[in-house]
Amino acid sequence: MRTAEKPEIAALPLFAAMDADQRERIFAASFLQVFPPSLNLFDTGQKPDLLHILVDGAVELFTANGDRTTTMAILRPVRSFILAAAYTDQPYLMSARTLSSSRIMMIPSALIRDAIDNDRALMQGAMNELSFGFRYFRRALTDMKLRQSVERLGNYLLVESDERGGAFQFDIPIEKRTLASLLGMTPENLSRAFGPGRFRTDLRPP
Amino acid sequence: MRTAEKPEIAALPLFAAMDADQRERIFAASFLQVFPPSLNLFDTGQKPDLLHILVDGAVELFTANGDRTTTMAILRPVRSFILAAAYTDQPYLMSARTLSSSRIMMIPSALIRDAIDNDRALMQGAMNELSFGFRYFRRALTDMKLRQSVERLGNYLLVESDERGGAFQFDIPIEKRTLASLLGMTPENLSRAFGPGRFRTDLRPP
DNA sequence: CTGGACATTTGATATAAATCAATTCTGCTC
DNA sequence: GAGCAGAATTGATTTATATCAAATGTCCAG
Repeated sequence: MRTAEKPEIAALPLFAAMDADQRERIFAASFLQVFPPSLNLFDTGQKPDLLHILVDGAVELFTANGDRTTTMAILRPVRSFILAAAYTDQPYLMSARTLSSSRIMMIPSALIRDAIDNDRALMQGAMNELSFGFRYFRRALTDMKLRQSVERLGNYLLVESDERGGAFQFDIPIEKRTLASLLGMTPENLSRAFGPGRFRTDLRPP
Repeated sequence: MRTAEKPEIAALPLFAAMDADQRERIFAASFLQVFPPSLNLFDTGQKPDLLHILVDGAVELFTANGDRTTTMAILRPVRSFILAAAYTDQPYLMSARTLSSSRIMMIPSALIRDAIDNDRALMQGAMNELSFGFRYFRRALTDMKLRQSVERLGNYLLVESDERGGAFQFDIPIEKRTLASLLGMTPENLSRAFGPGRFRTDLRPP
């Protein structure tokens, strides 16, 4: 990794509090690379050689089962991914691709395992990342089991709005077919869910 | 916790490798209690005062949304639960109840947070528990999104069979309505899924 | 063993969502 | 700006699953 980039990366939540020497050792063996949009980063079943950290851009995690494919999550900076696989050294259960041009840091798994086991601050960061992922999927599972598709869309819009400070209007940051897959529905069904009679449109900013 | 019980609990995967003094301190402040079947252990929204560890019996984790309820997981010994909530000190996102008479160890959250941060072996155990939970829900989400109900039942039966060494016959350890809820379907639909024409019945042990 | 509470099954029907097919829209290249 | 590829929409239909209702089965207390 280049020297110029190090301070920026060192400031990331995951690394901020950790021991400087330990961090330097990790950085020395890591890569920071820019990937073009729509590039596959890894596939299900592969051995987790590298822990990925999304620094800039957007990444989609997806899974296939037979001939069907579904979007599991859309990642925004700064987020690590496949930490569970990297830490337990089990094969990936998801594939990943870039949605837009993305800057991604990659740390050899063996190194991060070791560092987590030896650095308390990093370990706490890792626990928090894992907890976040756990809660995200738990929530998504409830969403899928307890709500029907229009409700899932409504919920998604509310969450996105919240993340923008309760905005009344915003651009949906992903393509509709990706959104449909994320919400566990077909593009046709999503299109109809956006249609008339589904949501109140008489709520306007003051 | 009673002295007689300590050696057994100390041998649990989560505690086995940890520092003996640290462990003694945790045990001194913890409870080991037997609960009757069908007892609610805690509810969604509560503050996670206690980390729970199922030592014996069976526990159901479930979530409600409005007037609907769904089973998130059935836990078997030995498994900790709500570690993510306890560690990050955020409210429970699931409720828990015993299915059968269950022995459960309860550790004050503040204590376990502290211990995890200070004991490497315990921390590794916690990371493994969290990783397990993460992967479990990720898998359940895929199952829900990519398979239809009969396939989910088939998958469940295969997994249960595997856990019994590939048994051709076994008792399903939970009530059918609980299984239906776990698989994200109605009891009626589950009943039909078991019906004729759904599974091959000409596969018999040699 | 009998009655009753509750779980499960079975049947009829309604609803949500997927699928198939065609059309319109959008952004882009030449 | 014409032409084109991919995205999104719209419409018609099918399929999976939920819902409602009733019948049957199972377990247990007395």
